[in-house]
Amino acid sequence: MSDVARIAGVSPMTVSRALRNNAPVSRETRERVLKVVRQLGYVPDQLASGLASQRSGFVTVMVPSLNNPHFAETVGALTDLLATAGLQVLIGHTEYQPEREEQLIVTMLRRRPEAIVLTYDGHTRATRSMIEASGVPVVEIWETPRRPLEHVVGFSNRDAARSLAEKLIDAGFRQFAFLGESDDKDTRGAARRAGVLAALRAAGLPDHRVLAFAPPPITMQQGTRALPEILERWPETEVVICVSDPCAFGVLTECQRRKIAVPGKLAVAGFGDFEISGISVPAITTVAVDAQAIGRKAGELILDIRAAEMRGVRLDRQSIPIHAVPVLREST
Amino acid sequence: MSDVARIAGVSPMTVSRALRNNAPVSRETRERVLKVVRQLGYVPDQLASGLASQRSGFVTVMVPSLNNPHFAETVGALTDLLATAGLQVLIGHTEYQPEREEQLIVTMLRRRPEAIVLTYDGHTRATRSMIEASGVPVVEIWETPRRPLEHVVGFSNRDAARSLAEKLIDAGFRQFAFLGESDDKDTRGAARRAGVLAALRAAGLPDHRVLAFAPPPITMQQGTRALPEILERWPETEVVICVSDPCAFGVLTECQRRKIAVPGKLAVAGFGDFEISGISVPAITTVAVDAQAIGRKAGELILDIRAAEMRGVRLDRQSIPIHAVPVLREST
DNA sequence: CCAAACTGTGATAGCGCTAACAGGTGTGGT
DNA sequence: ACCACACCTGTTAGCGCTATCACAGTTTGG
Repeated sequence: MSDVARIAGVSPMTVSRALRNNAPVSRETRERVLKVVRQLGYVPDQLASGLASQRSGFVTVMVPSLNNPHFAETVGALTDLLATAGLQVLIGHTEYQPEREEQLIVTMLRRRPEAIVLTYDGHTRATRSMIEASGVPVVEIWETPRRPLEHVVGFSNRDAARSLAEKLIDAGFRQFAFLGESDDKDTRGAARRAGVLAALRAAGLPDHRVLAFAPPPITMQQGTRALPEILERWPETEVVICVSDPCAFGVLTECQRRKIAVPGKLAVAGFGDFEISGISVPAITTVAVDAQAIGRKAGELILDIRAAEMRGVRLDRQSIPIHAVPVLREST
Repeated sequence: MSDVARIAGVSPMTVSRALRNNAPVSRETRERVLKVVRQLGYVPDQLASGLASQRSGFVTVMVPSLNNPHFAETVGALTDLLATAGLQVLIGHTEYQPEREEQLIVTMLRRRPEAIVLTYDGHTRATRSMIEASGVPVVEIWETPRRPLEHVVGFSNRDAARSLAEKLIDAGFRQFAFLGESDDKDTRGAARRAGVLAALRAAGLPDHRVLAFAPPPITMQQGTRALPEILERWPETEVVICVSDPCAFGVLTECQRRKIAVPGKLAVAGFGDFEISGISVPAITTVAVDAQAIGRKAGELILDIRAAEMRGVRLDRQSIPIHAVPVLREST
C-alpha cells in the first residue's frame, strides 16, 4: 500500500480511503490512486484491514450437510446477498452432530465472524454459552426453536408436517406409517414426526407405525431398504410419510421394483419439495419450503443487524416466518 | 492474550507458544497457561495471528455450484482433510461463469489464501494472470486441462465420455443423440460431448444429433423439456447420452410420462454416477467418478505443497489421476 | 572441569492496514 | 474583512498476534 502511495504521490491513508466507498477523497485523487493500484496489480490485505478495523468481513454459516440441495440453496442465496455488502461466508458442515457443531463454532469464533447462522438441529450447552459469551449476533434458520438463541428465520417443522398429515387424512387415508430418523432429539426430523403423530391422534387414528431407521440424513438408498421393513411390520399401511424427500423417493422406487402400485396400493409422501419430487413419476406429495428465501431473509436480517450496530444499538430479537405448505401430488 | 499471560505469570509470547503445537514450552508451563485459557474462555484471534505469521489458514475452493451433490462431496472431503491441518476452506460458487470466477478470485486473494482450488470450466485470461502474479499454489480439479495452471487432480472428461459411448456402441446401439449445454466453450460438458462424438466418428456412425439445450447446468426439469425436442428432430434416435445424470433422470421420467419404454424403445445414459442414477427405476447407465477422492487427494496435495514450502522449495507440478469408469445399468 | 550445545522464556519490533484526530485550503455568509 | 464550516489529506498510534534474537540455566562431552 505504501508503494501505491508513493507512486501516486499521496499518503498511505489516502490510498486506504480511495479503496473504500464511503471515505472522503476527492474524485481526482481517487482516480489517480486507483490507476496506480491497477498498474501495480495491488490487492489489499483483508486480514490486516480486518485487524485494524475490527471487522472481519465474515459471516459463519453452519449447515448439517452441504450435500443437500436445500441447504445448498439456502447457503447460495445467503452468500449472494451478503456479497452485496462485501461480506464473505464461512461454511461449516456439522454432519447432523451437535458435538461437531460445537467444535466448529470454536474454530469459527477465532475468525471473529460478524454474525453466526445456525441451522437448527439442537445445540449443546457449550455451543449456547460460547456464542452468548462471544456477543456475536446469531440467526437460527430452518425451524422456530422453543428456546431461540436470538434471531430466527424459519418455520415450524411440526406444524408443517401436521398440516401435511391432516390433508392426507382428509383425502381418506387411515393407516399411516412414518419413516424417520433415529437419534433425533431436538432435531427438525423429530419435529416433523411429532407433527404427523399429533394429526393422527387428533383424528383418532393409530399412531404406532414409526420407523426410526437410522441417524440423519436418511438417504435415497436407505429409503429403499426401509420399505420392506415397513411392509413386514405393518402390512396394513396405506401411506408412508417420510422425514424428507430423498428417502421418500427411495421408498417410491423400491415400490416400483416390487410392482407395488403407487398410489394405488401404497401412497408415499416426503418433506421439503426437492426438485426430484416434482419430476419423478409419480410426482411426490411433500411440503414445499422456500429454501432460497430462508437464505435471502437471513442475509437481509444480518444487514439490518449491522446497520443497527452502526447506529450503536443491538437489533431486537427478530423472528421471520417462512411459509411451508403441503403440496399434494400423484404419489398420494 | 496479555490477560492470560498476566494471570498465568508468564509473558504473552509464552502464551502464544503454549497455544501452538510445535513451540518450545515446558509441559508444566503449557498446562498452567491452558488452564487459564479455559478459565477465561479466551479465544485467540486468528486474524491477528495470520497477519503476524503471514499464514492466513485459508484455502480457497471454487466450484460451479454448491447445489450439485458431486461438488458438495468434493468440497466436503477437502474441508475435512484440510481441517486436520488447521486449514479452513473458503468456498466460492461461480455459477458456471468464468467472469464470475474471475471476480470471486479477486475477493478471495484479499484473504491471502495458502492455496487455490479451481474446478475446471475454463478460466479468463485475467484469472490466469492474477493467480500467477499472486504466487499462490493452484490445484485444478475435475478435469485434466490442456494448459494446466499448476497442479491437477482429475480425469479426462473427454476420454471418460468416449469410453461410455464405445461401450454403448459395443452393446449394439447405432443412432446416438447427445443432450448437452450451450455456451460450453472449454467446459467439462464440452469435453464430454467431444468424447462421445469422437467415439461415433471412429465407429463410422452419424454424429449430427447434438442438442445444445441451455447454459450449464442442465437440470432435471430441463431434461424433461429436452426429450420432446430430440424426438421431434431425430425420431430415429436409439439412445440419448446426457451431459450429466440429473438431466438424464429428467429425460427418463419424461419417457415414463409418455409411455416410451426405457430401454426398450429409447435408451438413456448420463454422466457422474449421482446417487439417483443407482436408485431410479430403471437404474441409469453413467460414468462413475469418485467425487470424494478428488477432494481428498486435492487436500493431500495441498498438505504436500505446504510441507515443501516449509523446506523452502516449491513442489513440482503434480498431476494426480482420478478414475472415471462407465457403469452400464438398466437404462441401456 | 570448562567450552559447547541445548532448553525454555522474555524483550523487541513489526505484520499491513485503519481509527481518530489534526490541520490546511477554499467557500459562503455577514 | 472576518468567521464558520465543509472538504480533503496527513500524522500518529495502535489492532492482537508472532518472528527473531537475546539470554539465563542446564546438560553434554572431551
